[in-house]
Amino acid sequence: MTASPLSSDIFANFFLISPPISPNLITDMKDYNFTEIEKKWQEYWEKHETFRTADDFSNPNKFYVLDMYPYPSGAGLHVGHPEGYTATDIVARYKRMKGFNVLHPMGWDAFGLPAEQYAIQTGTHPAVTTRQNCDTFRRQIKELGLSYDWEREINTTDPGYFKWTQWIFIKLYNTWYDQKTDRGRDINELPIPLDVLKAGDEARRKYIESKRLAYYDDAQIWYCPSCRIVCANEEVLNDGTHEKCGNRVVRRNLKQWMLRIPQYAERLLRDLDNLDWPEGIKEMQRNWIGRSTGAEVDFKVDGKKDIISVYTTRPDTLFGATYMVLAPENPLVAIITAPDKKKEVEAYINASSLKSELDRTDLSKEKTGVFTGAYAVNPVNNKKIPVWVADYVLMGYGTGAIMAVPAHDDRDFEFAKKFGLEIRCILSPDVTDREQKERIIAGNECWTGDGEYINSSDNEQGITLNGLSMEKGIATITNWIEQKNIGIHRVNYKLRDWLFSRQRYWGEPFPVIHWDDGRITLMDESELPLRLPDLEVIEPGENGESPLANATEWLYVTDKDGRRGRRETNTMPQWAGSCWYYLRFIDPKNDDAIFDKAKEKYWMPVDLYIGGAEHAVLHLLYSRFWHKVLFDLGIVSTSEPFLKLFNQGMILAFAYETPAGAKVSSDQISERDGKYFNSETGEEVKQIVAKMSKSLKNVINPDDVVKNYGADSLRLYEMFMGPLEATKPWDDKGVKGVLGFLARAYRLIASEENITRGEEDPEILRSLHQLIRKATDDIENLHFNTAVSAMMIFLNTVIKKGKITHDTALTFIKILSPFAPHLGEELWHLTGKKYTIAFEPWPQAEEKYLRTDTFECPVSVNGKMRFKVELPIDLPQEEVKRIVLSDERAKKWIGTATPKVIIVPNRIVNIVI
RNA sequence: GCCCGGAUGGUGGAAUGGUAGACACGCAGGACUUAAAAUCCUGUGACCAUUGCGGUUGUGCGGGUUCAAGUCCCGCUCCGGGUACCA
Repeated sequence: MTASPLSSDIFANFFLISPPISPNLITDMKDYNFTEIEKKWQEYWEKHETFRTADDFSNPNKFYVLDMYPYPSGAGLHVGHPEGYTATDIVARYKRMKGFNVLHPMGWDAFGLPAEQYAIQTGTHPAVTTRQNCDTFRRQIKELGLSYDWEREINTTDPGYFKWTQWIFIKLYNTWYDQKTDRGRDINELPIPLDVLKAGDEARRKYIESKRLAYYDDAQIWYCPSCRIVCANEEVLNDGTHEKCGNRVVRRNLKQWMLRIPQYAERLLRDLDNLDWPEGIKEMQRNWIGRSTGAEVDFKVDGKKDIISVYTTRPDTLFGATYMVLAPENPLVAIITAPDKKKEVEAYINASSLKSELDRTDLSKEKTGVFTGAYAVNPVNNKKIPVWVADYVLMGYGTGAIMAVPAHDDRDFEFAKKFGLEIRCILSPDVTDREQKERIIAGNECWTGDGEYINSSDNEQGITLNGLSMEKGIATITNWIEQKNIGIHRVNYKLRDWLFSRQRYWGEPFPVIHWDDGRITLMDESELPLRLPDLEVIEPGENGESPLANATEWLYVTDKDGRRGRRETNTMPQWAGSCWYYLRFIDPKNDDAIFDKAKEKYWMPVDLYIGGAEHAVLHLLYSRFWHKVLFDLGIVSTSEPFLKLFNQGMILAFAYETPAGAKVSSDQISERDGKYFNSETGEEVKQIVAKMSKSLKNVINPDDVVKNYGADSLRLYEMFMGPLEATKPWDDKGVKGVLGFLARAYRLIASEENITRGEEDPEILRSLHQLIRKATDDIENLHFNTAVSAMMIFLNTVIKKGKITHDTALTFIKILSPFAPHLGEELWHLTGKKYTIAFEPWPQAEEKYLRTDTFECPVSVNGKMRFKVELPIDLPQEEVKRIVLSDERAKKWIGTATPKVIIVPNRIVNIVI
């Protein structure tokens, strides 16, 4: 311990009045010297490998508790990170004390765009930046005293790691989804239909390609000219800008790797039911998968052979279909458009394609469209209905064509109104308002709810729905459609193929070679990993290709027959590494297998997974998809990766702005009488709560907090702020509060005169066992804020009494230690223990100490609490009534009335007058 | 628009349908100190009363269920997050 780093308020003042002291004297101080304590125990844990996880299969109680690993950005750790990390750390430490074999690892999601952009700007290789950032993150995380097993640290950019990411890609490529058995299977087991076999090798190859979970094809993609990369749909924001950089994206056609995640849609949806996840997150995933049931119905084009297939969830409204709409991209448009309409239609298609690039999501926009001149025939009544083109119909969903039922669909209604198309009501609405009902039946208002069918029968076709309700109508018409062979019942999903390649350097290279003859082959597993070439200068290739296109030596290959080939220049998206990292922690150094099967069987699934809600859909859905494929292939033993999921809330911070809206740095603020002033100008400023950001000048740096208050205070404060899932503002004053608590605990237990031997005071004993019970329940339920408050209550009780027995102190230290592990170890050590507290058995609450003979019984009159009486526990109700009614204070309220008395045993008495 | 959250003192928050405001911050008063800091003690929802007891009111708004509602039900308002024409 050196004197110089002491910088907390407490010690700054201490040194003002103290003569210079030698370092070894500080350990004798009665004050809580967190800087020294934390350093000491971090070194102890490191030296003794305290948190090294053994693959000890003899302990049947395992617990795998995982954090969402971070992307190590150049900015270093944010105070948001330690929130989730502390929560999992408390659980990990608690479970160890409960005798569980705990797996609690940490690693780095280190591929990513910022390092690449930095490289393009400065010439520093991403590997260098990444290494530095990881070092910073590791140092910062270690200073928080988190009990990770650092032997298991992984890094997605490590060839020893991404070798297996590439390996999984090969598995995906070689897997097809067997609808019959509802699982993914080896591509070699794919049955080839006879007609395909007859058509020759090329047809066979194409057929197989069409079944693989990973495929290479032309895809219309979003391209960000600024980042010079392809973006996934979900990375493009509503206003048509790129999520990462804020610049506009454009549409392009490019050969891309795609993954057929919709094949797993049903299982991804169904298996959500059994997961212990927040209901909101499950709902978001359900919505994202977007399952709907309906029917695909064929409409003939009048006077042509062509057929327009539509998908509808409301086949029951076929009688109300008065026109059809094709998506502008639908190839049928060119075929069916009448010659005299061609110009107009083409102009519309051009305009809408342009619009989609510029402003495709302007919601306030009016619906647009154009008539093709063609008519379709409604199969239920053979009526001719016009076919339009409009961009409110999307090519990517369903069949890219709809039957429009303006009377019962808001969008169709809006469109029909605008273009004067027929609106035919076929469902008499379930409404009591007579005027509204009339409006709907007349086609002047849209009705999407239930009701009774009208105008829905055709004798010639032998179909009637009249009088039925919606549910029966759908069933009836679907049967009829199938019998008539004009359509089929169909399930549809919003979930689409996953665009799985990026035009970047800093990502996993695909183990793929494109040969001159047009064939594609994948590298053999034995040749992995395919490393990234060591480019001197990283800059995008021509035509938006990845920088890898510049790596000539790496790029071109020749096989043993002299055939020339070119490696895939795309790399995998950042999701790739994070899709399976939880599996690698199980056996991170295995070079012969992705992991040892026995280890996987022992450790999986992840018992508790904590991270931010921003990954609610994508990361968690992609991971589940990969996991299910691996499960089908027999590589993992569980069908789901994450048993229990919990989302921590965001930590915000106060920020200050002047009346003009200018932001004032938080350290320039002084407070007077609940008002805030700029201490330099004296101007009054407004306090707001906002996300931490450089522009608001309200970023809290964890390093500063650790320096000023200690890691234990940081941990404890983040847990004490409020519920883990809540969004909450950071307040430095609150950190001071928990520091005060830790210092009081230290002063109490570190002073021998406070510690007694022998019998404990019964009140303290009861308080202690209340604490044990509360803390245990709260940790199990992740209610850390109330667990901390329970510890404070206990300590307040003890401090009032002034003394504590040695045994009570030991129990309290145990409970404190998962929350404030450095102080826990220190106090444990001060009570004479020679070993770490990390594996001491967790205390058990005992009923006998919790019981009391009497209790303060609140008595309310007409539901309003009026006074309390001391009553024996379990007193017969008649006795309770007698005592309560005879109380002077009760008489005052009752007067002469005869009251009714409700007694909730050992809880409350309510007198009703 | 739709979906999901949320609204409790000056502040962060606590509360199996059963004493609203635990715990903490802040603030006020006191002790210690030459003084301050730190520490310790006391008080602290609002309003009325205050010599003592005490009383009224109170969990975004309006209704309801109940002996009893922050908690359950119905109808709103506002705030936050997600999402974007999915037929």
